[in-house]
Amino acid sequence: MRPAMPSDSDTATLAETFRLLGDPTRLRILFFCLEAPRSVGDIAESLQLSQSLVSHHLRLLRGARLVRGNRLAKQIFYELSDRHVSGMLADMAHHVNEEN
Amino acid sequence: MRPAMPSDSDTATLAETFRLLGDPTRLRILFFCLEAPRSVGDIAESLQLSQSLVSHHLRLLRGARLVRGNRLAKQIFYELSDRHVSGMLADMAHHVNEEN
DNA sequence: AAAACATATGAATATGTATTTATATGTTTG
DNA sequence: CAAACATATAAATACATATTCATATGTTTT
Repeated sequence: MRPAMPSDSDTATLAETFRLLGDPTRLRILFFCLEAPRSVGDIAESLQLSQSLVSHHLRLLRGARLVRGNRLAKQIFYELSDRHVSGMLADMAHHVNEEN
Repeated sequence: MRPAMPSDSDTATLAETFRLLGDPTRLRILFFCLEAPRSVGDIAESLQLSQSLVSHHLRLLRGARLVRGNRLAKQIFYELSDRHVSGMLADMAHHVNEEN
């Protein structure tokens, strides 16, 4: 039996994850951190975003445990913390542009 | 080489898809139509939503080609039209609840 | 301990969007 | 062709949220 419909509660949980992935700025941050752990400053500079904006988005991603930060000296390096989401993002990026 | 970061344009496209998946009501509709093609009325009744609301959401999903409708007599049956998204949704539903 | 640095937080604002209510469109059956 | 039916659209509203600007927190150097 392949398609078992998730409960409303599980669906809500998933929707919350997708909602967070659904903002272009956040998604850019995630893809950038998918390649390697990145400091907040690096993210801001590389993606041409204000430090504040990056920090705000990271907070949301942290709150959903999509991302985790490790301090190294002065900087905090963020990386993706959910394997399924990481894999799914890589897969989606790989298949984008395919006409169904 | 596994992780190739998508272009900003592709990232925006993906974000738009995720944004649409990021609403609980829409996601419930999608999971319901993932099991089998469903008429608008069936969706509304089964998920306890107004016909108007269902129609509005279906319009957005149609606009992004995530869903496609086929008319059969009086009713229009909607089904998912993107294989990758369908597979990804099934996979996500399967792995939800796992503590990474 | 003070200064410098990197990151986080708060308030304000502007824009987006989900839902409802009312009505329209279009297909089908009598 | 008219009546009935299923779906779609429009306008209004209430709420969420992305971004900016200003400032705070906390860690690390000197």
